[in-house]
Amino acid sequence: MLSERRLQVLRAIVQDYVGTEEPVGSKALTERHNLGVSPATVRNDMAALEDEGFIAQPHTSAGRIPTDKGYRLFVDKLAGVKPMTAPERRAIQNFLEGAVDLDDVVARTVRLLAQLTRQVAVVQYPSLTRSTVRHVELLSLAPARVMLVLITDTGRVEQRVVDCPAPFGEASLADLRARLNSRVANRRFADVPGLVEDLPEAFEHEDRGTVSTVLSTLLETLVEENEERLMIGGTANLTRFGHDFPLTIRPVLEALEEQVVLLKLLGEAKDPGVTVRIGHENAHEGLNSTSVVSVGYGSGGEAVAKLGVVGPTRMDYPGTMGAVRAVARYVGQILAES
Amino acid sequence: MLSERRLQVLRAIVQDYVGTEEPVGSKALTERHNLGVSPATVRNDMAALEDEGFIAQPHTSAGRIPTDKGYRLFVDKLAGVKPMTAPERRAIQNFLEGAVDLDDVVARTVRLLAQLTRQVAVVQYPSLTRSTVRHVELLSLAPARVMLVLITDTGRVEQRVVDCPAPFGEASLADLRARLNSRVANRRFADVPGLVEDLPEAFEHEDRGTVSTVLSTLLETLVEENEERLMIGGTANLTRFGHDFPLTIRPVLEALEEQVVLLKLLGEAKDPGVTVRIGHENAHEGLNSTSVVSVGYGSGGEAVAKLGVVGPTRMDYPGTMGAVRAVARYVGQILAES
DNA sequence: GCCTGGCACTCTGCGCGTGCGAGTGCCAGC
DNA sequence: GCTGGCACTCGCACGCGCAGAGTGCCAGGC
Repeated sequence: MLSERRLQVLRAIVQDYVGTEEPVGSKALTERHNLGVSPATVRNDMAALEDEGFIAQPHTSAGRIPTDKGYRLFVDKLAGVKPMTAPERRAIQNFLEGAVDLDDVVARTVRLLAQLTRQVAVVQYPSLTRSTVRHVELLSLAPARVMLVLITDTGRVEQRVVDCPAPFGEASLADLRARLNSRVANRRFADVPGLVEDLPEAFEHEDRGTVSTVLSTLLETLVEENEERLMIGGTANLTRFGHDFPLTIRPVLEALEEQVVLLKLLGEAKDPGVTVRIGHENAHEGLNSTSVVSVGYGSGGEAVAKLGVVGPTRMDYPGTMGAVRAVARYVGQILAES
Repeated sequence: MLSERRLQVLRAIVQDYVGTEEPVGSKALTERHNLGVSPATVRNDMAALEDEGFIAQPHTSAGRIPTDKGYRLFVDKLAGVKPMTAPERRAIQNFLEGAVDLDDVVARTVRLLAQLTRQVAVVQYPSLTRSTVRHVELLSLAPARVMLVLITDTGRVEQRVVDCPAPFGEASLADLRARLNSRVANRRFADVPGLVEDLPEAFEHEDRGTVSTVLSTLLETLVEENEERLMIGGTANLTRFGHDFPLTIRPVLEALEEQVVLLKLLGEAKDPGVTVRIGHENAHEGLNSTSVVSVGYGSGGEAVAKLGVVGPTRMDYPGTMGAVRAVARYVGQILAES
């Protein structure tokens, strides 16, 4: 077990390194943090910390930098979440309140997160399967063509065009619309399949094929993987990454383009609170030198989606975690209101 | 006026520089293009081209690179648009055909463009004002709360929640819905304001306030600047930019985050065909070392939005223009079908 | 008059050696 | 167990020289 002072030394190293972006030496440490001991003592502690794998030297006779393991310890034990100040909270609220629709909420959230944390922000659209149905609309485009529009309680809208096997009259359409809505309105999307199963039976034989087709399109829309949309922003912040650019930034940009990767990344975080994945803890190779700070958000008590930021492992964890948590909270509020 | 051979020399310089990314010298030129003259002659031509401002030397005793003016001449006079090959065209079509909704079409288009051109792709959502109305839907959320959903012929959906000044019955709502649709369905969005002006008069006095509120929200939705959404992709391709990274890439990423800037960029192109803006021709400073190749696309003969790519001024113009044009054509087809 | 080969000149990039400074590890003493 | 001192190790910035690429110009030839 590490002594209290050694933990303090680790904390100091992390803080200084995050601040200066340069390996930190024993002398600088004692000067900037009054640890009450001499550089020589700190050197011994550092040697111990290095043995344990919490810090490393980029090369002999350079200062130390934290390893992923070191950051992990720092996040878990040595640092809290830095709450936002009152003015910051007000600014967040003001900024989000001007949003006119869901796209706008998400877009503003991304910008806000990117600005607050000065990192790359990722916001997932509220998930369909975890939302509830507000309304299902059916529009006749042509005799055998129907547009299906789904509206969720979070304001998300999905639409699909359905080609019907047979012409479908306005009356039948109105009937289906009414029945469908009476069954699924205000129910969770996840429950919809069970609720509509027997619907075709209520219709004339000639319409059953069409009803089934519409329903199966509806169900497809719900389960489809690409239901999970997301928006990213603040990629310009990647340029503050390091001095050894192309090599570092490239794989990150590539990973960010792969929505699937990002969704998995956010999805993995099961913790109800803020989750931090550091460096190699991220499954995707391109993100091995980044950390991901994410959290769920939702209109009620329950999370309907996630949001977070991607930044260098050398980031201000307490501040970032605070910002991410605060933004998630306010986005939840905004969604609940609309 | 420049002699025919000098133009050929310029063309050769552009082609070689685009290929190698290195300043091209007189000797290399004569070796790779059979101009039928000696390096010394080419040197004279180069000196002339430099006097005219078409090419420049990064430093004394280096090869020449084209200037913006040189690229401009190349694009206007010396190069055509390289058409896609048949397999490429098939690939584009196949890739786009799998799309399920408008978001998906746009997302696929961005990916496709980025892959084909190996540059940053930008696709604008079909504009509202230039589209036609397919349907307007009104949903009652609460006695004095209505959700307004707009669906365009291009598949785009917009929704707004309207707080009404007074409770609004289901019957009135249905009435408004019917009147609204009979007036505006299949009309161009731009014409909507004139078509609904006198609608409130058809209603009972107590409902007029609500009707006006709903209508004004509808009109707001149409004119709002943020109606102009867009999607970008392929930012990872920026890493192929140059060797002097951070300085080049940073402002570009920043510019790309500013949707307003991008929209203006695409908007400026008035030409019905493919438009190319080279280097300093772009108003935005951050994009002074990039070129933008854009073109309008639409479901009918008319352009409803633009798409294009952003890349280094040193790009393969004929190929890029061909790809952009081809993609626009197929996206138009897909939109027309759905 | 235009093209050509030759020649001197200029400049960048690269490899190399050097000195400096930061930082370490270890040890003897308190 | 902490401290001051000391020798040691590297990385980095700097200066130098050299090779190579490319130019401009000139005198001669078609």
